[in-house]
Amino acid sequence: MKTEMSTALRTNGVPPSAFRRKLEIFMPLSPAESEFVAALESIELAFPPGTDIARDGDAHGDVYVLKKGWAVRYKTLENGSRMIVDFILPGDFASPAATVFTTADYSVTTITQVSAIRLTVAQIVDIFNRFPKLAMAIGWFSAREGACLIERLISLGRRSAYQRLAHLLLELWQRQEIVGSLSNGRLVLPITQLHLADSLGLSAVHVNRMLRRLRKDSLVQVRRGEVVLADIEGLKKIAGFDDAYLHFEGMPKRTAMAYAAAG
Amino acid sequence: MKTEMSTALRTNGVPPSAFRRKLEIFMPLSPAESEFVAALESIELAFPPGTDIARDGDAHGDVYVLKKGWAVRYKTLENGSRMIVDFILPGDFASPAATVFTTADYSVTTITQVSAIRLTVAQIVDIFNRFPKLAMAIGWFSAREGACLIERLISLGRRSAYQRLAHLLLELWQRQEIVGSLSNGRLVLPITQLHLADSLGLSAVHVNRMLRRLRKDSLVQVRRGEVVLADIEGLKKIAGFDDAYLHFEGMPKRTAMAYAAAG
DNA sequence: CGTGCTTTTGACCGGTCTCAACGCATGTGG
DNA sequence: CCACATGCGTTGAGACCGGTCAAAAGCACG
Repeated sequence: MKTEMSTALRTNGVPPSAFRRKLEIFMPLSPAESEFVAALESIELAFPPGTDIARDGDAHGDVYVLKKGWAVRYKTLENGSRMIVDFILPGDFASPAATVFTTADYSVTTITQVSAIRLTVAQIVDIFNRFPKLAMAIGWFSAREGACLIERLISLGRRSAYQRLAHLLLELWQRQEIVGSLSNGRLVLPITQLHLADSLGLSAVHVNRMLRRLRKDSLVQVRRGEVVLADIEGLKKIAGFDDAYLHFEGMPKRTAMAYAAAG
Repeated sequence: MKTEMSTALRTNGVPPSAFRRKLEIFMPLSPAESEFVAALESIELAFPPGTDIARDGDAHGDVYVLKKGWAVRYKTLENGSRMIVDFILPGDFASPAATVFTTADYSVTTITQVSAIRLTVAQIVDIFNRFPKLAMAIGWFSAREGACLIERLISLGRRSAYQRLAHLLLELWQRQEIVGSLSNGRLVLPITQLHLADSLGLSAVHVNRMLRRLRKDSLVQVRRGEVVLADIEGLKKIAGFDDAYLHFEGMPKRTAMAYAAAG
């Protein structure tokens, strides 16, 4: 059995990283782009659980893209309460703004063991100078993240605790699926109920109650470190969940056409 | 009295637009970039109040940058409630994601009379291909918007209604100041209390009560269509407001150095 | 001077928080 | 193998923030 030349070139025999897989959802990579991305991915770092990758108020470091594991972006307020802004999954940027902002206005911590690709600012600048299409892909990453923030904002502003929790579970499940981490309704959740609470703007106690209610309504099953979404359609209906906002899709036709016209 | 040559070149005698002013906060424009931006700004459109610039679920149109007036980005849920995601002020993009997403997942409506610059997708692609530094500036715009979303998220998740309102007023005031609309504590607010409520995840009734409380505590004075922030320090203290997240600042040194190194 | 949108006010209700306690697993050191 | 500490999940009681409903008053605009 012969290996396809192009595949061998692209992947070097190993499955593509979450980062590459996401890039290829947005656009096909030219050989030059593909090679460049491979070079970017050559530096890989490992972080134990509970490591701070970035700290609120500090100068931004390099840019990291998660390869494996979970991290959270969060901020602690003066009164001591914590708000988790987003969960960072494989293929996500840890601090997308590091290239354009001088200081970080949130912290990033690993929850599990994490491995990540490191991109230097010089490499990002290089992308913008030499691979404008990849630069636009980075814009796409950032827009997707913004879309998630907007949807979270809608949850906190206009959905009940019960709905919010269902919505978050569905989102995390979908985002894991995009990146190829299993599943069919089986959601790996290496986080505590306090994480969920701080992300949903609720108390841990209330998250617990809502989780039990979801269980009682046979919408989910909760196990150690994982949740099984037993009735996905039911959850979607309750949460008003529509996965369109995740924009798990390619470059718009008219943008691709503009590129084609520009040559 | 002689006009400076460079200034005359940059502005053609008229004050720079909010868009250009913001760009120049991030980085100095080269003559070529400056000329290109001038060309971008040549097409200007006018929208009466209450016009939909984009609609939830529709295919994205062109990209608009506000020149004058106010608009809101919002979404209406199944249950009929509305969530305002952000206010769009002069110099802001109306739908930043239009180049990378096919369909919009929110609507944009003008509140006041609005004039806006229209950028076609082809022009954006042109920016990425020919002016990589401007492309990064667009990345900065988008990151700033993300930072505002994050701060709003923190408000909704972990701040009381009273704090949230104070925080929003301070943000709107600062954002107006950045763009050069006056002020010294005098905040032009062409919006209703219902707008504030839908933006803060509150009911209009409760916004009214909190506004009155702010007034009673001599922190603000409310007039028709404007709010005077009478005690800015007091408001900041209550809201836990720190303007760092607005990133009203230039390109980070190390990014500029990477550009210098690349030539 | 109606008409319609805002703002204002009051009474009541309910979702979510806080505080507090207890159970349960896991890990650690003696 | 036991004693203990620690962290997380679970449960209950009471308090409070903010929502809902309703009605009136103020203000623009035709």
